[in-house]
Amino acid sequence: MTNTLTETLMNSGYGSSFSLVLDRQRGELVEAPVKLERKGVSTERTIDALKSHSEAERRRRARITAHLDTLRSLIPATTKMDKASLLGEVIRHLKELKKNAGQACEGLMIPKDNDEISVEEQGGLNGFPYLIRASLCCEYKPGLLSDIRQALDALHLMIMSADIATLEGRMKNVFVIISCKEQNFEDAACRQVLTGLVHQALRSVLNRFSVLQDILGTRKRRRVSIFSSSSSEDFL
Amino acid sequence: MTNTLTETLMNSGYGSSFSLVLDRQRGELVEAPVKLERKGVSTERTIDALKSHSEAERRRRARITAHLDTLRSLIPATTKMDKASLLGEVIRHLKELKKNAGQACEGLMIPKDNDEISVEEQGGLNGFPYLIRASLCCEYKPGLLSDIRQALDALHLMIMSADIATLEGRMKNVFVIISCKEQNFEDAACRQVLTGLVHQALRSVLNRFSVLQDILGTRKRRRVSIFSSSSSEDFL
DNA sequence: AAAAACACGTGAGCC
DNA sequence: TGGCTCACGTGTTTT
Repeated sequence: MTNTLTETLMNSGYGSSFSLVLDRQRGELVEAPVKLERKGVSTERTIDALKSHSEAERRRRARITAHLDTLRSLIPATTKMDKASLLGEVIRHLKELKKNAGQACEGLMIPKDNDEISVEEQGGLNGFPYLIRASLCCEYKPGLLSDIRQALDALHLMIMSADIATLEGRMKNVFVIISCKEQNFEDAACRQVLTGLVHQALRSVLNRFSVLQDILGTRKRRRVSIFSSSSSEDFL
Repeated sequence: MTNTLTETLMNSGYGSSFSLVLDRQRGELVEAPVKLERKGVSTERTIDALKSHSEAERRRRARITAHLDTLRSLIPATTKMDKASLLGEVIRHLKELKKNAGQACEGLMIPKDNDEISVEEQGGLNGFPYLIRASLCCEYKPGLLSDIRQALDALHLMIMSADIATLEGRMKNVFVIISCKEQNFEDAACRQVLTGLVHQALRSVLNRFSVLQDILGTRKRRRVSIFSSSSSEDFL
């Protein structure tokens, strides 16, 4: 594109000087109603308006293509790629990143200040008959996970995977749980009972830990935290 | 926009029927060189070409705007937003997500099959004098974290934060550790000694666990894993 | 009134 | 040659 401004202007709109217009429905050329009825407006005004209009439009296009170029630089292997295809790739990457961010944020967000237990069904994916997704946010408690595992054993459940994030003495865990026994999971009521049991089990483990922690706290004045551990109180 | 196709066609290109063109350099209207010198080509051919051309262009535009709409649906608060601004928001979100994905993947990747201990200095951020980043990948061992904390206590070190990911009986931990004592961390040799000590401490904790696990394993034939736990072997 | 945003048809250039 | 993508200027609509 080495056209000068003048060249571009001189070259544009030739086809329309036929005073003919394509009627798509009839498939033929028809006379265009020549709109010279601009009697009142002065020619200079028209020129200025036209000029500023096309210039504004040019600026708008420049803005858009600049952003498009930025996107090209952001997404790999999109140089020399079609404008539409580029946008398609942008969409693909955006969805991909959002998916990753979603599972990263959902499972591993910073633990909140308030305690939280949530248990919900997870649609039977990958041929697994029935999965439960349990989330737990509480004070940091070493050994909590093994206690939870034992509690779930009693329900004939297995922890398939666990994501654990800890920060400033608090922890957030997200488990994916599967049933060990053959059961009728088509029944919604049955499923609801199971999730209720899981919730109850997690709650009881948490309570047990809290009681234990209270005892230790009153007896030894020890605060369970990875920040200020027992022996490190001697220093700093 | 309630124009029919025909109306749109009839309305477009009126201005060009003046046979005048704006010469931007001279700032005035000049006669457009009427390009009727298409003597050889038949009118039908021209019509067909023009028709297919504009139709193709229309399809291309439709493709692009469709992608743009998809982007609008993907990114919040972009309805009724300018096309250029929309692309700007897309760029912003893309950068944001890429940044998050980067830091999420760095510390919390899926645990590998081979055991790994890595200890490295972490540039003194946030005004903290000296930080150590320790990464540990091994079999899943409940209670490992508290043992590590105790071992680090002996070195007068504190775990500031821990990211833990577990999958299929294996775990990967990433710790950020800080010194409790005032020390000369300007000296590179001193720092290297410290990281070495941390590495050694982690190794010893890991070995201790392995030995314990071996004893339990030979005596009770129990496999420590969140997949097949002791009591769940009775079912399934 | 006036500026911004959009869809349109068209000429140029590139396989 | 045809099929395509792109930038352009323009008419229309919206603000």
